[in-house]
Amino acid sequence: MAKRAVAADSLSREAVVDRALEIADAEGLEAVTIRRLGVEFGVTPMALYWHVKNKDELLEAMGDRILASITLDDLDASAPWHEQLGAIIHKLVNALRPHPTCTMLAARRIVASEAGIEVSERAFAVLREAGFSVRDTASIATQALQTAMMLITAEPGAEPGVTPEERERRLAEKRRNIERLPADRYPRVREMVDALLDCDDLQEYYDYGIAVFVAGARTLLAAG
Amino acid sequence: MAKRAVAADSLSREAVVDRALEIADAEGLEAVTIRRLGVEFGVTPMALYWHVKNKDELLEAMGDRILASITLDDLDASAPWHEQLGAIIHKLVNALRPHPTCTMLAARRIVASEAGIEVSERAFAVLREAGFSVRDTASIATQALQTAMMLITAEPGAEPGVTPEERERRLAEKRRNIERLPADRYPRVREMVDALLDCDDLQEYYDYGIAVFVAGARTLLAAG
DNA sequence: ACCTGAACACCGTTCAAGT
DNA sequence: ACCTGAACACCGTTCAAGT
Repeated sequence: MAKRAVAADSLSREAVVDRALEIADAEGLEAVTIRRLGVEFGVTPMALYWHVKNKDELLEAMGDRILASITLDDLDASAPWHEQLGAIIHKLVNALRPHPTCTMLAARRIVASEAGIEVSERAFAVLREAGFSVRDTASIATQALQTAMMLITAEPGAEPGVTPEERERRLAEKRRNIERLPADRYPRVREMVDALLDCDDLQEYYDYGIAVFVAGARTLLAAG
Repeated sequence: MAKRAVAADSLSREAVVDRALEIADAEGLEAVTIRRLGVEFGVTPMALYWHVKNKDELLEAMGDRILASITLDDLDASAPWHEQLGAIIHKLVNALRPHPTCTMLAARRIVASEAGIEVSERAFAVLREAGFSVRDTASIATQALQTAMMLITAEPGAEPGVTPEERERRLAEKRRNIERLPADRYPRVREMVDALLDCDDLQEYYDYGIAVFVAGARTLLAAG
């Protein structure tokens, strides 16, 4: 018999982090446990400790892995600074979208991991060369990167780490709750219900969100 | 002997949520457990289940409590819409700041709890009357409220739910990590180190962050 | 170098029973 | 109405031991 497919995910740090991300994507971050990973790899829980120091380190590695998927070399360094800033935020958004339940893990590693520092350096450079002070660059850059995270977690109708049926159930419940509200006290919330629970064009949602932030940064620079 | 002070925090849903918030503020959200609360009140863990359905419901109640601390009646309805929007974000920021480890709990309840809906309604009304479409109002408003949350979690030098000594230790470690970076590859990150790890004026930090967002919203409205 | 067995100190939660 | 006792099915983690 030839080498089994299983051999491909034999135990290794790489494979553990991969599997942990898959579990988080499918069932949510709370489904990621050392013991569960043991079962997945057909191994006792303690075997995992050979490959990761402890669970915290595993979570850090998951965040690092997401940030490491970002490539920056195709950024256009000759574009206007605000376009470059928008492009960086877009990169981050695209890296995070496949792993919405792990947004916080990536956020915590943005000035800690190698890949995160790379992104930060780029954002800082763009803003400094645009003319922002050190202090304002720090503010705008962290806010920019966190805006990417925020757009993911606030995505309308997203119920990450949950089966499609469960997602439908939760959205229907939210809708019922909103529609139960008295129309005289909460006319606007009721008017918003569709826009809040469902998004027909996610690309537009992200573009708009990023545009708001970038426009704000431009105004503040102009205002000095 | 008169009534003991202890009587004030005899077991009740109110008292449980209060104590849970105090524990989270002092030691982080992961220190909040049913069993720990049992110890705090001198009672078996199971006693808690009379007052809250389960731990999830407790976490929801904590988020609701934070949002409920916001008062909206002193908002100036005659001010320009962008000032009103900024004021709402400020209200949210001020409500969250005492409980930085619980930001996510409040975020999850913003369109679920009574108090959260109240804030949302106000934000929606301001934006609709300013002339934003339903879709754009939904985008801007959620982004506005999430921006408040984001500013809290991204606060420079904040290490919430940790003793002052532990905070110093962590910040020193972050500083060492950044200063170890090669100066030729990461000049900007190294230049930023003080601004990233420490903030001499938090009020300015929040004002600036909110100003960026509000300015962006104004530009997008003008651009149609 | 890599994994297991046994054990420890934790979790949240149910359910029948007490007062 | 409010709380306890006993029990269950989970966690993460250590450490000595196996191959």
